[in-house]
Amino acid sequence: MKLTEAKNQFVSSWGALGTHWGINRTMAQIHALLLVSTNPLTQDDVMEQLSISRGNVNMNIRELISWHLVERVIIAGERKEYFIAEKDIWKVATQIMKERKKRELDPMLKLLTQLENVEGDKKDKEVKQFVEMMGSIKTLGKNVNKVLEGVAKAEEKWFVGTLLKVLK
Amino acid sequence: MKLTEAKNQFVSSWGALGTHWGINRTMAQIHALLLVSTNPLTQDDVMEQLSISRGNVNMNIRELISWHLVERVIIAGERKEYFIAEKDIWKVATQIMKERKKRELDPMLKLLTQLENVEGDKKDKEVKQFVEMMGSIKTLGKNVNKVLEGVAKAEEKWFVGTLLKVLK
DNA sequence: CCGATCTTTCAATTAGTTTTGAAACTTATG
DNA sequence: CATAAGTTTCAAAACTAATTGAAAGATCGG
Repeated sequence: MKLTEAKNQFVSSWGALGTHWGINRTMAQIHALLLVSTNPLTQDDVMEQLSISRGNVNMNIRELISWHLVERVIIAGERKEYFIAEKDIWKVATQIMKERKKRELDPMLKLLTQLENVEGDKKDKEVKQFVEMMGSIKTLGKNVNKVLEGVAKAEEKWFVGTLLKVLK
Repeated sequence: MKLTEAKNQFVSSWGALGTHWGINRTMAQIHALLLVSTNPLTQDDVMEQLSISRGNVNMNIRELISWHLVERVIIAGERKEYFIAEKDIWKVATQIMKERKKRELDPMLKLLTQLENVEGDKKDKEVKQFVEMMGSIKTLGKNVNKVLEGVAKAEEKWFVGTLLKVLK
């Protein structure tokens, strides 16, 4: 496979994968494109290479920036804005973890806490089972939360060295 | 909040959450409904409680069964099939992990391995960077794989006890 | 402060996904 | 084996999400 073909393959597969992860296809594709680009790209470059509209590129790049996966760079003497992706994959991964934790896990825990406080006799079997279910989901969520926080703070070396050893 | 209301809230929020996770709303809702149901339910029960069509219930229950999150139970003397959800949340979580690993991570690693073998001079800067990027994503993916395998095999107690301690 | 260049917004459209419902199929029962 | 009870399938319809593109908004240099 030639380099150009391989890059295209990567971009489109990455996009397809993103779909399963609540990330829209185009956002994932733009990210992939920037990941494998040696140089910063402009919005026009992205438009052209992925054959998508200006508005679409703009919205998705902004989203990527809000995830801290992409940043704007100014090139001296150029009017246009350029964009680059964070190339350190460990940083990319921990960044995504942090965002998803904030957007999904935290709200879920909040909900479960509310639902645990359902009215009614705790001796009633129905009520008891419900409260227990909310509690056990919440406990799991909190533990996952701690793991994610731990990993997010950790260095890649520590992850590979210590954590993987503990996990056999 | 009353029990019935709390259950409804749980079912609908769980559905909304599912949406961000590549799981369709109805599948997540059915799962939630079965999770908080004291008794096994029939397809008709689910149809009624969630106001959705027979076909929809059938397809999504089948999908849940293929994820090993729900199982069919036969009740002696009854013609109809009943369904129950796995209530042990740790098992639910590890089961979901296993499925997603199989459906998403494994294919991704396969792709990266192919792309690493791109043609061209490894001294060429473009080629070199691409190969390195594929390699580092692959390494990360393999490590995540190991973590998931470790956690999937582990008991919940071990997870809470040992892993959380290591992570501080 | 003017015009040129570039970026952002958003209503309308298009594409993609989910849901329905009726028909086909399967299985239990008298 | 005929019929009733239950399950599955799938094409069409409904719904949801992504995309476009044109217009409005910024920003820069002179």
